[in-house]
Amino acid sequence: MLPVMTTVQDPTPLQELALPEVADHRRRRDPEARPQQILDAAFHEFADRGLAGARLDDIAKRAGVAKGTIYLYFPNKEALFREMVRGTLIAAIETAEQTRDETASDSAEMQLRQISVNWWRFLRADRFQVVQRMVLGELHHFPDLMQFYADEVVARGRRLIGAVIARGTARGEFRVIEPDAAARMLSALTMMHSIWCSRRQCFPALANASDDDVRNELLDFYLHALRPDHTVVSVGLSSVERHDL
Amino acid sequence: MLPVMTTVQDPTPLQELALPEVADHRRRRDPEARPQQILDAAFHEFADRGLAGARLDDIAKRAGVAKGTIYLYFPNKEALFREMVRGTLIAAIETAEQTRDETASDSAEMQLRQISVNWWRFLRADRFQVVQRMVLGELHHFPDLMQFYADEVVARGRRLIGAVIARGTARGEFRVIEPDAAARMLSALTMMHSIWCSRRQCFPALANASDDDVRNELLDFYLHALRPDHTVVSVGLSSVERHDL
DNA sequence: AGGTAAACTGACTGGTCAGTCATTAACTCG
DNA sequence: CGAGTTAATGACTGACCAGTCAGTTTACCT
Repeated sequence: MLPVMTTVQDPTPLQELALPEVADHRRRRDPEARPQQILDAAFHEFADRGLAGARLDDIAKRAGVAKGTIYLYFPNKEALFREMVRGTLIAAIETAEQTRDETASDSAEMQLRQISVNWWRFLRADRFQVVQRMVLGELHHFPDLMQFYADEVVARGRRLIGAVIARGTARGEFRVIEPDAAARMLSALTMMHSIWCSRRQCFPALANASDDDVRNELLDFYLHALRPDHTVVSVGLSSVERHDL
Repeated sequence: MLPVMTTVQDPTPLQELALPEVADHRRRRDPEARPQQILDAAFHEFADRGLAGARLDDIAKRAGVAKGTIYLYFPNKEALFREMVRGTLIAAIETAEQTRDETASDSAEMQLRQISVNWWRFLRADRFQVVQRMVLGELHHFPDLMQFYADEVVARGRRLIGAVIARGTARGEFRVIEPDAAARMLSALTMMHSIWCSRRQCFPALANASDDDVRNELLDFYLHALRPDHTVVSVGLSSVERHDL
């Protein structure tokens, strides 16, 4: 009765063929795998349309699944978003912690440089950029997710860096500085630059620099701020007026 | 015919009375003022709901105007958003430039401190925070607006700071450093911290610090990174291994 | 084979909301 | 005052889409 009764093997896989990851899961039973398939699809849709803009139909289509199936695994769109973010962040954390375990190195400066290589790689990955955009743009509607992000990503990363700073100070490599504040400064520099690097067209200064260039520039600047303050001891070369602190 | 024919003086100004700025413009002729009234209302609605979340009906209600009236002045919701952002940013730029003109001061450090007081105040104002959130979260859907933001806010601010840095280097106050890069570092530090300060609940370290505390902490750190590098000249006090650059 | 449960489907519903337009109010000027 | 013009209104339309559920398919058992 209906105009076109689309059967299972209908001959209209137009866009589907263009998209890389649309496997045909139809009627293939593998319920264990379903949530992750859906979350992966959701990641991409949320990535380029945001929470409000993403359509469940599109997520379903991308996952190779019917819309109803999504509701077998997630109570609603918001929960799907929540789990997608949480899942992505957890992957990110694990990357970061693996990084830490790999650096039982020598000097604090060296350790910082080593950590920042991996940390930067992580910040610059698509996966993180997408979450970052959502965190900044939409996550204030989800206070608990925001808190989760603050605790499990920001604070954890900061603790990691803070420990290295403290060690560097103790060894006399770095000046005396509150480790938490110092870690925050590094976060700020890298976070913001990772965002700007994703919008290179807009920022001529970054357009010609590679990711690695930017990271080095960042770290050189940062390490300068951490160097012990010799000015009091050293020869009075510069006659700069010293204002208050 | 209709159930409740809401006349002009109907007795249900429930929320209206609570809201501060809902004047009754109905039928009062002042077409010159209309666009700005609407943009102001739009600012508030976009602020707490984002582009997708804001409802034209609510904007109209807040502006004390009927929905149709909005369409007399703006072709659609997107254009309204566009103009709202552009208008807000222009106001921001004017604030920043007024700041620059006020500082014909002495040392570069002093000038930097002075500029950063006003710059920080501007970054921390609601008006900017809202735009910032949208820029980071939704503006990638509007490449031309993004470009406008990059050129007229980011680049302009950077040029301003860059000039001060260059002057400081010339005077021997600061070490030799690429002014543009140095300006970018300051932007990164302040931008990111301004965001974090708006989410204080999430960041224990900032929870107990006032805006001014944060600004000072930031600037002290930053100026440290700009100090001339005396280590080569000075007494070899610290036996830190010097790795590559 | 036949039966049953679990997995999955997609047409449908109901609510929401951007954008329209016929109508009305206010103002102007002859 | 009343004819004409401009400003403003808000009920309505049509599209869109989250979420539902009656029905279908598959897997797995006797």
